[in-house]
Amino acid sequence: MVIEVIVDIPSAQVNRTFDYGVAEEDQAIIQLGMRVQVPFGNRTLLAFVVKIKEKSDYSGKLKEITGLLDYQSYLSAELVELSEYLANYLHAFRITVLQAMLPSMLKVKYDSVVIVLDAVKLAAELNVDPEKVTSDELERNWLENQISRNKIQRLIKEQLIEIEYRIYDQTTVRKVKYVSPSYSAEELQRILIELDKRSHKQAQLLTYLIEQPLDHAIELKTLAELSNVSVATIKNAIKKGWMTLEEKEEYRKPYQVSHFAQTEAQKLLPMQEEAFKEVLLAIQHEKSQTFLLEGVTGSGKTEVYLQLMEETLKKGQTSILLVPEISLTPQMVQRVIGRFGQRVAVLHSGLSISEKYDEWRRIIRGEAPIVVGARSSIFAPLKNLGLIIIDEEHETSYKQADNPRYHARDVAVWRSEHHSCPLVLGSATPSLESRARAEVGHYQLLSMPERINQRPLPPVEIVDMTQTVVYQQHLEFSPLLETKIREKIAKKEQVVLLLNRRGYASYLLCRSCGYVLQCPRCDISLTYHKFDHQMKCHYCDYQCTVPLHCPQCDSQHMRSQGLGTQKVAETIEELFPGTPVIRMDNDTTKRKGSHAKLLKAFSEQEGAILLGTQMIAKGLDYEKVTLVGVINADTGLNIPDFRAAERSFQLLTQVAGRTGRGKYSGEVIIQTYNPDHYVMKLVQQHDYEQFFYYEMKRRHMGQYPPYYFTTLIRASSKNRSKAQAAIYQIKQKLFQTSQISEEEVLILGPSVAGIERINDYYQFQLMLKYKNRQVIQSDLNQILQEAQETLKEGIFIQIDHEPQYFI
DNA sequence: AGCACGCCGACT
DNA sequence: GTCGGCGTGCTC
Repeated sequence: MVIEVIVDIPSAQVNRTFDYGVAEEDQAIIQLGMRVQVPFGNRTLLAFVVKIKEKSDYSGKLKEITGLLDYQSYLSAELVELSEYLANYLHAFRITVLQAMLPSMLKVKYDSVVIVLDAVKLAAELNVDPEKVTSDELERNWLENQISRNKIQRLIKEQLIEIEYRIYDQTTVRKVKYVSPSYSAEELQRILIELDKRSHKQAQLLTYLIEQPLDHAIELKTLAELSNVSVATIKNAIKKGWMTLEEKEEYRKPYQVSHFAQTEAQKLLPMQEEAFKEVLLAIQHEKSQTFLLEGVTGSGKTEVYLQLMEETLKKGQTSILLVPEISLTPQMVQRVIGRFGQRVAVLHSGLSISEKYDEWRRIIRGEAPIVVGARSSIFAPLKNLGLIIIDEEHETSYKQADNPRYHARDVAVWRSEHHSCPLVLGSATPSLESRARAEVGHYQLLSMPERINQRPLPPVEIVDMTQTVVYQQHLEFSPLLETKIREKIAKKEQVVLLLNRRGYASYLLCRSCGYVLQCPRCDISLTYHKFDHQMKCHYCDYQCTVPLHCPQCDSQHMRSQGLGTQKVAETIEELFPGTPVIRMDNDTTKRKGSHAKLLKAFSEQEGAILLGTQMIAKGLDYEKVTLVGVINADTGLNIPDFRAAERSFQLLTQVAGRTGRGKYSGEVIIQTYNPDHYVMKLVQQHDYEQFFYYEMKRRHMGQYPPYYFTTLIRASSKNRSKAQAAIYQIKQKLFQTSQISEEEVLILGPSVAGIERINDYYQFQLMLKYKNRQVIQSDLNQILQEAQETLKEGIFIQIDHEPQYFI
């Protein structure tokens, strides 16, 4: 048996398979996707099995794998196949894709130690006390500090030492100790009688066991509590043979299923029923069809999802529900677990790496046929997939910003084809890309234009801030918003306030000379974080304390500029003293579980204000919220990105949907400096469809997506001119080597990236716009290949299909 | 990514 | 002569 593996090195030169032999005794265990240990050069590496075959074409001498890391593969054959497709499609290394598919606990650590073969000779060679080298292993670093690399090589040749490369598996399994009595009650009674009179703790334990006979194993800790003896006493009893110990493997469960109230399927309204039936048909006929479920906020999309998943389960199939990270709130998780109980595995960034690993294992073992999670859950190793749902499909977080730069939607399409199952994309404000595909019939459009229980969408009031600022002391609040908040609080109702920080952050400005504090490694200003009183760069990990003097003019008049939630919270405190304010932003939700805690605090307080950034716009469903205020609606509108309007529209629509969901009616106030902007007008009218058509016209004129596909090619280097030369070279090659014409592919650039320097790397880029994806794919592969060969070190090339941000 | 190998200038 | 620098090419 020969296997093909991908080794654990993310580099172009080894981004291909290598063949290895397998020892007789391992052959029965080997599976696709398994992690194995292979000798590679003179090192030992982790590798993934991607093919099993009879014999190799390799002309050299095959090596054998030296170990197995798993007894069962964590990746299905399907995912191994998918990794090949994705690596090729994304121009990413295959190993990077494979790693992205797995929970991070399956990553291994490497180290190397020096094995001392002849301590006496080695000590003489190093001129040290033989004591110092007598231990069998030496730290390699220590030895390298003592002598040169050449000398180490000689010592290896002379067989005084050898270097051993090791890999460490990080996976751990939680074991829980269970005990049961080894004897019957009568026998225990006899032991008790013969017991030394001084052992009263032992006697106490025995008495307990006699009085409360156990018919099954019980957790050791529980027994200790019940019998009121220490764990040590029980361990002693085990040693004496009175009791038997067994260790049972247990999952680290992030959610206690019993804490969730069971929910029943609700009767669907005709509008929901219609959408449900369409998808159900595809489930029954095992059709790999994509649906776009366009339903206004509060139209009951989640209930449709749940019932479709129920149908999939009934058919003996599995399903995935993807939600954006920030809307993976307890509220959402609660609804799914409440319906399906332990059959649900939940995956998101709030879990510890071991919890994630355990959830993953439950999926692999077929114990959890339903997976709910953020982006990477699209790789859940479910067999027999019957349905994939992507909620809030327009969310940019479905696109991974770093390698591998995959979009969960693309992966979902691939898997839905592989399994012949439907894919449902749901949103109140679909991305233009998806909505356009529905327009041409590529996706099937299902629409739910009304809210359940006949609630109207809340009235939206646009406040022209250019008119109000003049006589207002607190710039953040217009008189109307202030009055309305006061009114709601008096009625013990709740208020949600959105501080739109998209493309907006507070920076440090010198009031004397106008200097703005910059990151020394990137061409961007540092952001002020009041939470830990630090200046931070959002592009590299640079941070520093707030300077007292201006670095340029030495003036002491440094001031933070910009609107933060902290600052607004202070204003609220002044305007509405005594009102509980819950702040939700990156700073206050950093700690694990704090998101849930803050929401709980908000829901439990009457007349409270929830103040937050984007993250409050999604998924919140509290009926007492009767007012939504947007403090600064247009900060995201003016950034130089063709999607700026789309994102603003989506955000404002989403947040407006947080009110008027229950028996109380709600209202929305949007403060803006651009009251006549079409985004504001259409948000006010809750008219996504009109927004879609209007925005499509603009995209058509500007030759932007969805009329064109886009690909960003970026060259970066610490050496500015090298990066610049590289990008010119790539553009030239694009024209020379390919059969693409200038009409087919529009090339913008080369240009300096929006932020020229990030982490000391200068960035230059090309933007490609084209209509036919096939044409560009092979060309890009070739160009990347050649670029890697000719450009050599110090230059990095990135290719990003459909980038979400253009900075 | 490492690491060997090989070529070259520099020095006990 | 040998040491250590770096460019080149390979890893089943």
